[in-house]
Amino acid sequence: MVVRGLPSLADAEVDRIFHALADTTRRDILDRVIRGEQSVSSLAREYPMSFAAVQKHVAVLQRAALISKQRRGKEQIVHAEVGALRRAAELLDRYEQLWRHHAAAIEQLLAEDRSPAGKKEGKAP
Amino acid sequence: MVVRGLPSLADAEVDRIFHALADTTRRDILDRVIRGEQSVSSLAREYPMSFAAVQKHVAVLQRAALISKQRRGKEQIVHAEVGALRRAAELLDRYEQLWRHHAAAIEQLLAEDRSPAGKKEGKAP
DNA sequence: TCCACGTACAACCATGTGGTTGTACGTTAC
DNA sequence: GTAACGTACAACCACATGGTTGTACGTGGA
Repeated sequence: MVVRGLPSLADAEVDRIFHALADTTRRDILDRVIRGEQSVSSLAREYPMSFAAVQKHVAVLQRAALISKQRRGKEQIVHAEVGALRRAAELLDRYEQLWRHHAAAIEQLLAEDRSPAGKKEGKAP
Repeated sequence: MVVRGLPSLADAEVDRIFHALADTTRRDILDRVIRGEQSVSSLAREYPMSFAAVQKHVAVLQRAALISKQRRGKEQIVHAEVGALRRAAELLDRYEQLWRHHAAAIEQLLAEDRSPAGKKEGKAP
């Protein structure tokens, strides 16, 4: 198991990151806090749902290490943590590279097939 | 709502892509089919779960447009679709750029703050 | 001091998710 | 034709998820 060939992150960690990103509200929260840190309550005011619901979304993002909270007075300030985001992006990039590598190999095989005369042509028996 | 400032993909589409990626088994399936297309049954043999369960995972990946199926004889051949993957990667990259842009702006503000004498210092009234 | 605000957390509910088993349908090999 | 294989799909189950409301706790300002 475990996405062989892509060493980096632990499975559960990746699960948490992508799960956190798989919700429009949470992506929007992330977007907002990247543009500037905000308190949980100021975030909550932006969405048509209860404060508790937004609190849960923030908790999901925090478990994924995409954000962190920091007390300031009576408010809890949310700010973005770019690390997890970067690692997720790197993972996707690696999938893409893998794809390109594979595509190139296929292309090569096809090319060899199309010119059966001159090349190494011999297959193992 | 809607991750303002990041135009591209429809929310539901992004939801589906990240949700599909938020599972170790599904990422592993994706990894395998990127390395070479396989039938659903040959994929199923790789995991300690029923054929039906693997079928469902494949369906989730297909709904996210990360893979597609193609009948070949009695088998259903799964192959990777790099498009959705690329768009997801681009979205993450844009979050990162946004972050860098924001970080740079903050840095700038701090710098201006630290040298209050010489600079443009004047704020709009 | 007291009140209002921001937060935390538990309980609850409907729905979705990941898994199972069972059954039915096509296609290929014999 | 029949058997075997690969697939599709429905029904079911346990549990997670995303939402609600209600209550309790800290903190800061009047």
